[in-house]
Amino acid sequence: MHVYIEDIGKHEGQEVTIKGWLHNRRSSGKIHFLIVRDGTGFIQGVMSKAAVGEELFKQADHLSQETSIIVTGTVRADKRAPSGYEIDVEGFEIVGQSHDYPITPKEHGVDFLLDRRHLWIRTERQQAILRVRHEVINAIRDFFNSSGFILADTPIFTPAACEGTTTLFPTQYFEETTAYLTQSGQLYNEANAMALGRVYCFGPTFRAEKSKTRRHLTEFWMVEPEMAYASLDDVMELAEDLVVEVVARVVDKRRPELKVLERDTSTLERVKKPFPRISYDDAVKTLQSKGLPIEWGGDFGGPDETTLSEQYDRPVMVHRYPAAVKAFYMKPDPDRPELALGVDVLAPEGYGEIIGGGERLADLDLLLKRIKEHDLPQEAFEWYLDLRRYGTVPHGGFGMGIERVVSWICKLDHLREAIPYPRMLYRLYP
RNA sequence: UCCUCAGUAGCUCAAUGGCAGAGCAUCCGGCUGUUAACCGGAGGGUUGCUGGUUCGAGUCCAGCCUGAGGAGCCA
Repeated sequence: MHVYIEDIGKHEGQEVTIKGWLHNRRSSGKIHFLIVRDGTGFIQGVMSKAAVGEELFKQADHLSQETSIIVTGTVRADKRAPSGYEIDVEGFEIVGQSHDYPITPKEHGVDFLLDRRHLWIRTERQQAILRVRHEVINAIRDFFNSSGFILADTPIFTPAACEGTTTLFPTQYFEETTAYLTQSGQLYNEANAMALGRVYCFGPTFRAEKSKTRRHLTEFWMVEPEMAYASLDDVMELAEDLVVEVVARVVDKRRPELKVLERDTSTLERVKKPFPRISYDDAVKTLQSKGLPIEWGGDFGGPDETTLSEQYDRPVMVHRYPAAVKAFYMKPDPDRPELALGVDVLAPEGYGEIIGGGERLADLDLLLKRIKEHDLPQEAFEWYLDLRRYGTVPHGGFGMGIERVVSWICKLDHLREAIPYPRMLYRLYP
């Protein structure tokens, strides 16, 4: 009977078949230890010469790393096994050979591993990360789907800059036209919210910034909710609820994976409502009192974000930034027009910004003025301006970067491990 | 784009300007409880590239290539 390794505990004492790959092999003369993985887990198969006979035992002498094999044997509980179970191997069949597998059970450099990312993901650690990513994505979808949001995906080919500030990837669109890969679904999201009330989009996003840091990818995944009739406070509350739900779900369902990653879950278990909310003004004062060289009006750098988040045991929400450093579509604070009603959520443990968003500018005249100030081509935004012409309402939303969330939850030291095939400034392969 | 660092065996790394080395991987041999198993043996090199200094360069100098970390920008 074919079983998956993750279900092996249900089959103690039974003869089962595992279909997988040989992860590693150790041998001791008359006994082989075969570590087999099948995508759902790892298990040690114990093969003794006495049990399988001379011929099969000798064949197993030459089994190499990542050979695909089908193993049959009897499941046995064993305290020595990390998972609690082993298989006493009675037979095996080679499906595909594997010679000179490059990723050996020793240390490798990042460049070497990234060139072989298609094989690197076979390791226990990378599998654990990708399972956590899966759980994060599922938790996000469940959160929105069960709270009245409609999934309305926004286009990936776009005619012009969404924000104009960051660099876009141009791409040929048939003979004459240049299209750009989206850097945010937000503007379309606003239109969708005016149609459907509460919406979200969830897809890949592209930024042609020549960033070379552990916090950047050129292609990453982002979920962006948008709500009609919503204020900055509503947006902050939604962000808080989402993060709490996602973290709780991973801690609940992916504890074995977090253990593989040696993640201390106590810091994740502290991620509960309410998150501290601090104004940009107060954040700057705090940073200055800590001796950081920041002036009011400047955006936060990496060290600033780290210092701020270190003040708290859970994510912190920083709101009301200077309008000058934020996007043209942000609504100004009615009490202090030099501030924008925006919010960033900073993850703990130095992981920085995982969410950015706020209340949008709903007033037609002011929006026209901002487009001029930012030197954006008005004709490209006519459809967006229509949203203010035909029944404008206060509204807002945010974007959450999936890889940054996964990176934080797994406590990775680089975003590149949080996505199956990272795209970076100097990496487009495999 | 700027700053810093790195490039030596398939991999991870050593080598005062003076014989090119180790561990792992591979191959051969040994071992009935290994957990990155262990023990013995063997094969494996255009020291990123080009030029220069020197009796002699992996090592020093110049330029280039490739990569990493950081800055800016952002999720």
